Amino acid sequence: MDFYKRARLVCLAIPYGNAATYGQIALLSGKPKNARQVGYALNRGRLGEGIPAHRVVNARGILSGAEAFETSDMQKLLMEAEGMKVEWTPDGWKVDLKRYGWKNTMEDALAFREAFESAGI
DNA sequence: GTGATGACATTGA
DNA sequence: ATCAATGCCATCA
Repeated sequence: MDFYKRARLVCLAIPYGNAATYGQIALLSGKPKNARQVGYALNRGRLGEGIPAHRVVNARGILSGAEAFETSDMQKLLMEAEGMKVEWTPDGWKVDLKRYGWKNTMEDALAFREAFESAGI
């Protein structure tokens, strides 16, 4: 399914020091309703190698905590290494999306659409 | 084919 | 603010 090819490109485009949500990735990939599939794909390493999966969090900024990393605190450490403040909440580790959230412009979305088309996906 | 599952999101009380 | 209910859809058994 080319959705995953698209999702891969989107993930690779998440800026250093920023965090993106599953829904955001799904949206930019052209499938607004596939947020769950994004999570599934990342969990199974379906997007291939070299994906900055630690920059992907849910809509509330919670680090989902699934053990797709070496250790449970790996994601937190990676994010802190990129300058993001990660704080503990009753639900788990969390980042402030107000500050670190990946802000997409409409131009970004259009640029992706073009990139997909020229890549034949 | 059916039905369950899930790194999710949105809405309404 | 929190919580439950609902929608969602690609996988997988």
